[in-house]
Amino acid sequence: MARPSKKRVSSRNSIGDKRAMILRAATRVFARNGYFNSKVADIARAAEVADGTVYLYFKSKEEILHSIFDQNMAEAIAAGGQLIENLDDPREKLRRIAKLHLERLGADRDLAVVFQVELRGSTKFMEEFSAAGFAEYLALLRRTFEEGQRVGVFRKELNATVAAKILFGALDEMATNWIISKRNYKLEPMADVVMDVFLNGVSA
Amino acid sequence: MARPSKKRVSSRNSIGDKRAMILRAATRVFARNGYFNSKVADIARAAEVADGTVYLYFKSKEEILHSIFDQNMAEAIAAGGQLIENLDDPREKLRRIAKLHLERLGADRDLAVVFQVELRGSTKFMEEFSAAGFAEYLALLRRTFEEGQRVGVFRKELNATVAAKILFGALDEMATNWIISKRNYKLEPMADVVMDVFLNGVSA
DNA sequence: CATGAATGAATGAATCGTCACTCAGTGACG
DNA sequence: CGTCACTGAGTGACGATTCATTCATTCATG
Repeated sequence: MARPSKKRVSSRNSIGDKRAMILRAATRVFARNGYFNSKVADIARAAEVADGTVYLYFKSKEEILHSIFDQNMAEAIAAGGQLIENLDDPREKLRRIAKLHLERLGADRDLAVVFQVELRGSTKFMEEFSAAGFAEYLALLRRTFEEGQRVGVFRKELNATVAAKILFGALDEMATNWIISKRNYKLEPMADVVMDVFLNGVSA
Repeated sequence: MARPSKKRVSSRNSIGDKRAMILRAATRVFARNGYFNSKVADIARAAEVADGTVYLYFKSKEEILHSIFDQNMAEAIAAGGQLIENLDDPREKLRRIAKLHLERLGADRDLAVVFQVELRGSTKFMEEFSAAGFAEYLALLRRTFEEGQRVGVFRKELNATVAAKILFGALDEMATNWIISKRNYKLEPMADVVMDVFLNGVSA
């Protein structure tokens, strides 16, 4: 049918990254309709491939969602690790992580929606995903906080796990609200306010 | 089939509250399987009524979810309002609200799952619901915070809306983590830690 | 080179199970 | 009897997944 231009598109940008195209398309579709309301056919159309092609790259619709999460979470954690490895002050480390957190989500609204909304939409996903990436991220925050306690900049009587959750929760809420909000503001600067309150609250 | 005892049950406790029974059953079913994986037939079975009966009380499956939210949110906000009306210190007001927040969720794990997980599972729901209840709840936190700024106990340079979000996000994360966690701890005491850090962070 | 056999990526119509919702009926009660 | 709350088998639509088929590409061969 409308196949004349397809070949060119194919050879220009998709040799080998058809999988990535499908992932990008799926992120968009999931973000707009929600995971359960998204048809595989919708994803295929958005990615400009046939329905069946999706199954050459992914075992199931669910695996697509998993892949979106896995890929981005791995990237984020790696980026976070790198970012803080030459820093000394734990407070500064946390500031950087927070900024990166909101920066990444703020840079791609569709991805943010999938992370803040769609991934939360089932206990099953929550448990699977939390086991994988969220837990690791929380652990990064916790370890950094503990380091701060050791160095003496954070109150020693606080439970580091809880402190990590407070920080994560606050950032998470910034992101969720940003998505829902109709107003159009930058997400990443919110990190400063959050860190101001948080660091003030936990400093020795 | 197993209908012998049904009539008695019916007349003992359900005259007029069959609707409530269905809501309670639905909360349990949604919490265990997720909204989209729950069949109306599951809810009916759990409520010990026929599939069709569900439709005598609710227009659709979606309306059941709405009703769960509306009812509980209204109750919570009312309870919160009452709780703080005779208090003066805005810090104490926030402490009480936070405690109530986690107390209510901690008292009913199924309800907590629906609130923390299922209700978040689609942008559509998020927007509808946020317009209604969440926004009102956030507004309650914000107004209380502003009061504290006026009285001079909270730092005046902080944006009250953001402060409210930080507090809400932190509490929300406590609840979400409590649900996911396999360990068995009390949710409500977490409010103290959160408020300790938060109040410390925002106090003038 | 030209040929055509082999490959496997890509297609999209068809399949098949699953549910939300309907409605014709049942029986309890006054 | 009439009413009415309730029942649950049936229906229609939908959508994830499959698979027979197409076709571009590669490459061994003459």
